Amino acid sequence: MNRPVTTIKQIADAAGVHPSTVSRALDPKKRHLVADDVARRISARAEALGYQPNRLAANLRLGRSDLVGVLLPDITNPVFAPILGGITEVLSAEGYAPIVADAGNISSQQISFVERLLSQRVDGLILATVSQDDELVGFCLRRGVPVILVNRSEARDRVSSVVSDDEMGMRLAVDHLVDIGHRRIAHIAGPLSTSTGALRRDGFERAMARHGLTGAVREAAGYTREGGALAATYLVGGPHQVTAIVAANDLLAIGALDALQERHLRCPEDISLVGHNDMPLVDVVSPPLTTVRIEHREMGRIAARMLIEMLQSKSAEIRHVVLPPELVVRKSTQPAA
Amino acid sequence: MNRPVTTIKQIADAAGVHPSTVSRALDPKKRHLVADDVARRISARAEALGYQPNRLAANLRLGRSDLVGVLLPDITNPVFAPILGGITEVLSAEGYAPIVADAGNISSQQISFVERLLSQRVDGLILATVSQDDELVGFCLRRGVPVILVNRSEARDRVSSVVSDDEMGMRLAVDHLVDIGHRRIAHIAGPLSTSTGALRRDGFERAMARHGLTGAVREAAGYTREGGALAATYLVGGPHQVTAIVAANDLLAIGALDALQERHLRCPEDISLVGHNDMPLVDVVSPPLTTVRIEHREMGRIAARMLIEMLQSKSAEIRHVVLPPELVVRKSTQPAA
DNA sequence: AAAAATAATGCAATCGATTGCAATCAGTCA
DNA sequence: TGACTGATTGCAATCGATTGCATTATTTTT
Repeated sequence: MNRPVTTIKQIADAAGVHPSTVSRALDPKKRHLVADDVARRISARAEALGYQPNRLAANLRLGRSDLVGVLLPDITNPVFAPILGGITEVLSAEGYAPIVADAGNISSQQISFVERLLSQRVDGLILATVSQDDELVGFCLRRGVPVILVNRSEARDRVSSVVSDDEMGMRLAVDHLVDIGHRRIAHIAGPLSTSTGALRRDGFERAMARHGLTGAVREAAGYTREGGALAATYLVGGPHQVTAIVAANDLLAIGALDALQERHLRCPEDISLVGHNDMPLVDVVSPPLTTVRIEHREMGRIAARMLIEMLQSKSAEIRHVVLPPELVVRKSTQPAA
Repeated sequence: MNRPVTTIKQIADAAGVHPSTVSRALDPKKRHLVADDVARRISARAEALGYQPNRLAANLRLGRSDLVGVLLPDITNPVFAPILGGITEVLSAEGYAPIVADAGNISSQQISFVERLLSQRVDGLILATVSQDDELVGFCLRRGVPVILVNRSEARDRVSSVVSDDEMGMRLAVDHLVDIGHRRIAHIAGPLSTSTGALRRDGFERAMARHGLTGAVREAAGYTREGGALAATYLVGGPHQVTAIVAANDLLAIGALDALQERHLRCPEDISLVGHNDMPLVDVVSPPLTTVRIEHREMGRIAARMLIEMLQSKSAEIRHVVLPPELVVRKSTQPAA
């Protein structure tokens, strides 16, 4: 900082009133307490002097910061841009500023980020980072920090969340493949320590069972393209003779495409492939990816709205919003031979 | 906020010392001013009470905020995730928290965002939003706000920036196409109000002139997929008989692919295509995109480092870092027929 | 005109951390 | 033991905005 900025005292001097009157005149909710001519004089001086309120000072007094921490596991994973877009849209509209932390997946590191955020006295946190039994969530709960989970949830019902319907999503994918004749369907699971990994794996198995089928499952090390490639390599190299793969997200599916290409297998002629999320550009990959669409931007908006409601109502009520998925059939799936 | 949090006074009471001694003991730079046994007693009490410094209070006193504003024109444009990743990485490592604003391209809206950030007393700003003669930059300069431009620069030499070598990038693209026999090469320009739009257009024309060629140019309305599609439709529908297109960025190129497909033109057989940026996933689009790679994450890191240096040295020296581009040949270009 | 009611304004304290300087303490030396 | 010096600690003010309550001014009522 260290820039000369105008204070309320300077405006008070210029307008010939007390600083408290300036404060009241410039606050829309207190404006009525000041005489019209005085308030006008104050506003004019404030504008002439380029007054910009110091939210640090006001918030110190008010016991708030108007800041919200947003933790992402990997900022460059394309699924997070629309989520973050929805979050920042709603927070900004309500007067909050989002501090973004690219927090990775290691809890000690995440906790370190959150400690920094707590020093800044963030009003609340939106976590996209959680595992099934999350240490960071425990840390936040112990400190009474308002928290909303987005995209992933915890196995325990400790905090509110907004997620997609993982079971329904997997059912859409499996049903689609079964409908076009596939029976030997495998699943690339995301990390089972995350709700999306575990629930989609469960959903896959449940959907398969509904058709009296079982399918091979391989957990990827992370929600990465490389993780998808390794898992796909395992699945197509095994005894399963799979004709189709359902991936837990689009990045895993792209990795699977890499692996198929490396083994000179064609998609969808040799192996059909379904992703999850409908992240940007999967419609122009080769082949255009059949996937399960989640409205991520809306997910981000809902998360931000839930946090704001929580802050304004002081309510501790725990809620879960589950977004419906939608199957988007493109060219990565075709009838089984 | 409104959560019971431990203050320095509580620690002072628990340790039987004055609050100022607590403050000194907990600050690594002042620790030597406190007796060892006293400091240890204070640290123990602070840890037992879960003390978390209130940076709002400290920063009010210090005249800083440890916050940095980062303005993006469109958070969902894939080029910005790696830039933002690099920015947040370096800022976090140096104790700053990045407030992210998805600020769009309208200056009045951007200024509104920045006013909010100035109220939060951000220590500086990193702007990825600028046009050639940017109103927001003027606004910041008038207020003495430290600013670094990233990805785009201004025509005027008012503030430091880190950008890519647009002229070299276009030269790589044009030379590659000319080398494989193309002579009728067109250019989809980004918005000419932005430095990337204008400099890449200029670079295109200069590179063409080096080969004694001229090329058709069409400006896209925005750096969007739709903008690219419209411009490509114009260029391939015109009298130019183009055999190749150089797009000002990858999103424009993807849009051009959409347009080609709609007109039943094949890429690269009918029209070769070169993008710019090498954003994530262009290697798996159909066809894998030939493009000019920019190290965006490094760009973000450099921008953050530059801002931090500016803040720590109080230097007003204006610097420009220009990153070298690299041609990445994939399958969207082939020899002219 | 005086009293009562209402409106407007100023005062002083608060929020929590930091720090220059004064006061006190501890150690050393003559 | 007293004087001197350096170390340690406490005091009081600061940062800038907010607000409960007291004071003052203005308006309304009797």
